[in-house]
Amino acid sequence: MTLSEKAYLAIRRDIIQGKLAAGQPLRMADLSERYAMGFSPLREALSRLQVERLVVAEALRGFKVAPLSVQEMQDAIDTRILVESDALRLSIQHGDDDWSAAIVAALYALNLQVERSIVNVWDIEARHYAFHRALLAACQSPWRLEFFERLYATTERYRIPILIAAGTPSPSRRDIQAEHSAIADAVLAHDAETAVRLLAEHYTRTAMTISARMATVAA
Amino acid sequence: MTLSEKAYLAIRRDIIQGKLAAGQPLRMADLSERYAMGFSPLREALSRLQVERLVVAEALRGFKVAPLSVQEMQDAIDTRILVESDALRLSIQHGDDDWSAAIVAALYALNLQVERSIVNVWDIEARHYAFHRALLAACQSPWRLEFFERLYATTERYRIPILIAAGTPSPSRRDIQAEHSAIADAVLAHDAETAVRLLAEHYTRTAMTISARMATVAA
DNA sequence: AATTTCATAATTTTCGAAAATATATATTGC
DNA sequence: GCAATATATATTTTCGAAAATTATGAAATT
Repeated sequence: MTLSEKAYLAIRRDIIQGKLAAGQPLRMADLSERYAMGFSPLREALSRLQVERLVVAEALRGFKVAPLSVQEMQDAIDTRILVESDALRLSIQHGDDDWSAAIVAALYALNLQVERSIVNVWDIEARHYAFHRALLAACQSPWRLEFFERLYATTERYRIPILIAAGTPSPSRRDIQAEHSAIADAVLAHDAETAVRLLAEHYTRTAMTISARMATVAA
Repeated sequence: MTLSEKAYLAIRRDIIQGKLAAGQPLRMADLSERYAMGFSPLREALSRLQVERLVVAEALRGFKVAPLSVQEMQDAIDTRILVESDALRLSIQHGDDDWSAAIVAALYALNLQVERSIVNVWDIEARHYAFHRALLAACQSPWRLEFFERLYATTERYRIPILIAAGTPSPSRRDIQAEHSAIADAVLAHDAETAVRLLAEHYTRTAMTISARMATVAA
């Protein structure tokens, strides 16, 4: 793997995980020290992240981490519902037994990790992504999957603080595991309408939780 | 504007216009001579285009122009219909008088250029883009607009040979101007269902035309 | 006191060469 | 002759420094 690729993955991860804070300027000298490489691979990575909207660039003034806003979050989740509802219908239509089995496996692995420790947010997060990806895997549409990935990464930045807060004493009022199971059940039963409705509700709840949290934090 | 930005726009244009052929390897030395700049800005541009799927990269084997395929074209147009139908509904819902006026202006300017000369494909193309962009401009969803732009660029690559062929004696059996007018009429009348239906038909016809053409060229 | 001007410093952007890797060609052994 | 190996060439990737630009702060001016 090239340094450019490593830089891309590392910076992407650090932005999504909030280690590089929203709005923070990304100075070449700092990045060069932090990731132990020269400017060239770093700038290539930042160029890619700019297209993904995780990074904002201004000519001759360098790069900064893209800011967060309730508006963007709401837009991203609305668009996710649009794209993923359609992709899920297609996936249910085209999916074979391997696809179904992969969903069962992904959900099982996710639940294992959730019960094991709420502390290790990143292992849970990876499996959460894998579950949602598995649902859409059979949609046969590279472009819809591309947009799913783009929006998943965008919204992940907003969900992280909530996941971390979930590790604190205050228990979430949502039973996310039950939501995931219900979605999986509907999908495996090839009940597209129910599956799409539950998925949309799942995301709408997430949007409301994030929105409420951002309002309190900002106040 | 930085060289990196210029390189991005120039290479993007040349790929969409087919001056850089599908599948063609993009050697740094060649590009450096062609665009009269060093490797750094070129690689940054290629990194961005890679995310946009106009360029394909393989580690340590460089970049090449993304290949074309009927499958990708069909997927891109299907996804366009999904995203743009929704964006158009939102746009009709939120659009004000300025938005309506901008659509009328864009359509008028497009028709002027079409009647003026079918030869100058790129001026027509710029106005064609502007018209479709104007329809969605009021949707209030940066992400949907982002995806529109991404898919527009992708499908433009496929439409170009057809536009160029339209300049030859054989006249198109489609009346594209009438299709555009009908869409604009429905949009301006705030008849969302008709507008969405006509837009989808517009794109479906385009997909069929391209598909037929690609089949004959391949044969 | 506020604004402008100018020099200095910090930073981004770009280049040209070096390092790393892949591809092509020649050579050897069977 | 053909496969395997070694050598040479071509190409990508990366670095470190130079060039270009912006930001900072002090001095001068209104």
